[in-house]
Amino acid sequence: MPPQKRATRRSPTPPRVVFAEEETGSDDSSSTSGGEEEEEEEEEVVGGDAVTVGEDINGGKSIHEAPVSIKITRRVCKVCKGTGHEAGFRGATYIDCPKKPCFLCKLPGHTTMTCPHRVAMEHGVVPAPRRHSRTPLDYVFERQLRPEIPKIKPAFVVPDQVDCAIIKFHSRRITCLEFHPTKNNVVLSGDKIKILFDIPCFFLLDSKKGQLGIWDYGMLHEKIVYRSIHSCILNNMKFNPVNEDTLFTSSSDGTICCTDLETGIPSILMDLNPDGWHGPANWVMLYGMDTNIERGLVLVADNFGHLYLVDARTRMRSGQSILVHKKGTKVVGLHCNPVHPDLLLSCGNDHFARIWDLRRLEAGSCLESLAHGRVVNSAYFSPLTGTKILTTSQDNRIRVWDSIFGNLERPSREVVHSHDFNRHLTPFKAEWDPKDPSESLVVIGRYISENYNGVALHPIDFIDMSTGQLVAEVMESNITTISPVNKLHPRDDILATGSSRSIFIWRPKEASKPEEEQQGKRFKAFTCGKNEKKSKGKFDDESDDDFGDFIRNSKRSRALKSERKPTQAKQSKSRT
DNA sequence: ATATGATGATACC
DNA sequence: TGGTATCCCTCATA
Repeated sequence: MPPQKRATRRSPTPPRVVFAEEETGSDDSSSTSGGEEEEEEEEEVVGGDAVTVGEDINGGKSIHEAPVSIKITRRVCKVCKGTGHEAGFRGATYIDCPKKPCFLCKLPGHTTMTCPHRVAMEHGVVPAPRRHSRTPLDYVFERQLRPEIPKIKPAFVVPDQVDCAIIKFHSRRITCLEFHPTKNNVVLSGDKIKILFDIPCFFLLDSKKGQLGIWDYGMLHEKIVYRSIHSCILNNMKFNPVNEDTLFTSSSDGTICCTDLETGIPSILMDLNPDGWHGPANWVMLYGMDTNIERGLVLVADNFGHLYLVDARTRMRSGQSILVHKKGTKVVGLHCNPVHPDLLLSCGNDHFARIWDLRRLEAGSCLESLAHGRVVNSAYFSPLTGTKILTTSQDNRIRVWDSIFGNLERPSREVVHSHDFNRHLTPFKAEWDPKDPSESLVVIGRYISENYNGVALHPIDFIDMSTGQLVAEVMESNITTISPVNKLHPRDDILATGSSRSIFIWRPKEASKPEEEQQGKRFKAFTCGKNEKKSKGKFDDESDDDFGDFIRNSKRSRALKSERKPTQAKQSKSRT
């Protein structure tokens, strides 16, 4: 029906009517939530009196002579701009645009609501192919390493309850987390572990500084922030393997720093922008980093595809930089094999992960190139034997290669999992559980949300990569932000999560206590940074509120408010 | 309540 | 090959 007719019906003695048609993306679909279909077109009379579109309403000398303006807003899908449907949140449930490929598995024909991977993560997981060829190294592996691997797979321990948290610790999102390599053993309390993480800052050169935060979560209030280690976002950190009181960090300012954790005084190991800013084509940014204790090296990679080796002691570059990924593309990850020190794994924006031999390192000399559908966010050797490879790619798949000595043409398994790239989020990285003797348990945050009792939450997933099964999805109703950074403790059953600017420490639920008691348990949370701008240089005294101000303005409160029907407590979640 | 903005990969010319 | 328009479940703040 043409809109004119309906408009005329509304005003029997019509003044001059001007139509202003406007397409709205309806960003806030939660305000119209409730499940009832909205009318596709809405009409509203702008102002009570007659006005003309385009005329200055306020300046209106002629306000009484002006005709009525009717604004017609045609509701269009904000994703595809089509009509007849709308993408966005309805309460805590996200409705996908049906015209786009599935947001989870990227295949057309269905949405995430009906995607088979959403129901069962292991759907479509290809079993590991049987290997027909064996190399001498395979026999070495069987004889020397296999006996150390227990035959019976132990039950996975999942830290699924928040123990403590620092809210808004950093001024920008967290990019990485690291546990202290030994501190929990050295200190007698047995509880004294340090967490180091960093924050990015803006990419502007003389703007804010890359920060380094240290938190002793055994002593909840003890935390330090070092603010002037880098001038740009801090991308990576590694403890110095020969001196654990010092830490290496790499940054988009093009430097590697070695920082003394007691004093916070950094010393520059390498500076790739010694002459300052000469345009984006010349500014080097460092992303991937790892240490090689056997060779005394720090390895870093830049945004132009190059790898650099630096002698940690003499601070001299070891040889020239080597092109390890497509020229001009970012190398985002480096990992040295924990068992075979000469093997290096790199990954980058050219959609490849590559295995290198440090003894024969030159452009194009990689041992293997592992192809991916999109950018590879991370690539890690398995932590105990170093024989498996785990990668996270922006094509929403986690891949595992079961043996670096086998056929690497195809991954042994691919698991579809939602961890899309979003420029506002730290890229997701699937991380091994360093304590799992079977080297199959992996932790990674989830991008898409699930409706849990009327609250949209983004769980942290524990996946058994040997089967593709989702072992656990961990969430907390107060954490409504996405948690892209996750690290499992090397010795304890502890998970550290970086979500936006906050850090959470998770421990397993106590098996002896009843479930209800544990659910009701509140954890200690400390807020930081509320008044950070007012008192530069150090943190304010923290208030001991559990989560009060964290909940405010959160998606949770929005979801709860907009929920038209009363929340059905037993509804649990939409996923079955 | 709603608007705004920070900013990386990619597709396409 | 380079420049730019586009982006889809962000998040915090004004």
